[in-house]
Amino acid sequence: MADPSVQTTPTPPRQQARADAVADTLRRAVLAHRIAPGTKLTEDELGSALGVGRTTVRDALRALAHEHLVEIHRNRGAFVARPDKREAVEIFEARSLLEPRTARSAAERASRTDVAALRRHLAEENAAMASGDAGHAVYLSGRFHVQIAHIANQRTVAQFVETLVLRSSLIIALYWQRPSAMCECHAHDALVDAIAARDGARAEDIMSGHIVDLLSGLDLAERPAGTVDLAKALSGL
Amino acid sequence: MADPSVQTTPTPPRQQARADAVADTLRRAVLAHRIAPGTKLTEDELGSALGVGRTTVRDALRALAHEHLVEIHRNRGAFVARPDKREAVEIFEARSLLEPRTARSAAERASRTDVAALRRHLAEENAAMASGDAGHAVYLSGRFHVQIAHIANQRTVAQFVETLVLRSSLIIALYWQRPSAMCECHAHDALVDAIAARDGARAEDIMSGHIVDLLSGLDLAERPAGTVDLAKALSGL
DNA sequence: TGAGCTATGATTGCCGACAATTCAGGATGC
DNA sequence: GCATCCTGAATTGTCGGCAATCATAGCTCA
Repeated sequence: MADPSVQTTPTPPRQQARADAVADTLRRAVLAHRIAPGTKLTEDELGSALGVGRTTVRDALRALAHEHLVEIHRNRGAFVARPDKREAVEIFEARSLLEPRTARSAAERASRTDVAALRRHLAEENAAMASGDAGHAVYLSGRFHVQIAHIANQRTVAQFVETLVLRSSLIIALYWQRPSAMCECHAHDALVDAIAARDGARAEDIMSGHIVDLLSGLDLAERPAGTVDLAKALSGL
Repeated sequence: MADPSVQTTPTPPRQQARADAVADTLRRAVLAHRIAPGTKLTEDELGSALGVGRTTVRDALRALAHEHLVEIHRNRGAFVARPDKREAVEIFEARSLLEPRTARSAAERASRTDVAALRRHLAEENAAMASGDAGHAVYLSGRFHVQIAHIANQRTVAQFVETLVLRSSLIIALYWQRPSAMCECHAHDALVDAIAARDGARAEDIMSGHIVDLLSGLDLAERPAGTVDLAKALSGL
């Protein structure tokens, strides 16, 4: 069935729905902090910048609004979400409810291939951090948490963790004190070790402390929002 | 039905957007089991049945898909979600991670007005159950859980609980063994008592057992999906 | 001079139409 | 007879346009 030589479909490698592609582009731009929180996202502006119609942009904005990465006010438009101190605390409290016990389950269920995948992921993460790409490092760090939830075989929890991780990334981009020194990599190392040892209790403890550390590493000073040129911010993608 | 030339408010207050109204209508129809799980939701059909355009229906379907009440397959359409056994178990496991400790926080924070509101809600719930309106009773029962999360002052957790409760309602409508005998009302009574007594530990225990009871009250036999006439199913709304 | 009101401009909400894609049925070849 | 291919219909994905709504700027008046 698989025919590597001839592609019967003349369309580019993979015709991904435009709305999803636009949502993905915007998501990365928001998480990489290329668009400042509070920025207004005009449909026409985004559409012309990305070469798609207004309806497509609209769908993407609705999707991101569901993830709380943008806020939509009726008849007023969409704005990049600007999580405040309270929301930041709430998100990490929700994570501390979900993730520690999920890590315990993951440790008790993890197969050899699961552990190997985690180790591979961790290496990639460290490489990104070593190369100085903080944005990508934060992204991979989040995927690590999602991966653990998947190893625990909890899709529903994994989806919650995924949205929480995305919002956490935005919060970290906003309020992180020391962008360069991320102490968390050691926590991830220790987590993988605990999971590899099938030590559920230790994995739960480490995860619990890790989330507390993440929250306590934040600086909750409010920052004013600036305006940026959307076309320029999205040009590199 | 609505004549654009007449000024007599075709829709009650104009403050709610069409898409949200359509989403609400569909949500209630799905939760009340007026539309069987697995049913295809054609955009044109829904649009003409509800008197709105296809774009509006589309937005509503996207919103419901994000709540996992409908599933959208690319280029194939939207279908009413049919949660399987695994998903049911996962959802109640997620609830058992979130809700017990949230109930503890609620008990420790609840004010007198909070307790009074819970008692009012409980009376309404019992009234609905006594009148035999099982669908409304299940809905109110879910709102009770959401209200507790709000008393705990956790908006983020409350939103997760809200979606979990909605999905639980769909699961209950699908798999509940004894539609008439809902033993859970006693659990809710006991919960309010524990919260009123500011007994966090007891509230946590009760909530934990309550969720286990809900799951164990399910019958996991798979049921085939039938086809219904959408226009007729939505006519009463 | 400051506050309140009005008019203008810009942007969203909603709609129908066109093109792209998928699914079903029938025809064809082995 | 069975599998494969082709063709047709139906539905979704996407687009631009029109009306409704909101924010802003200017004007009037105390």
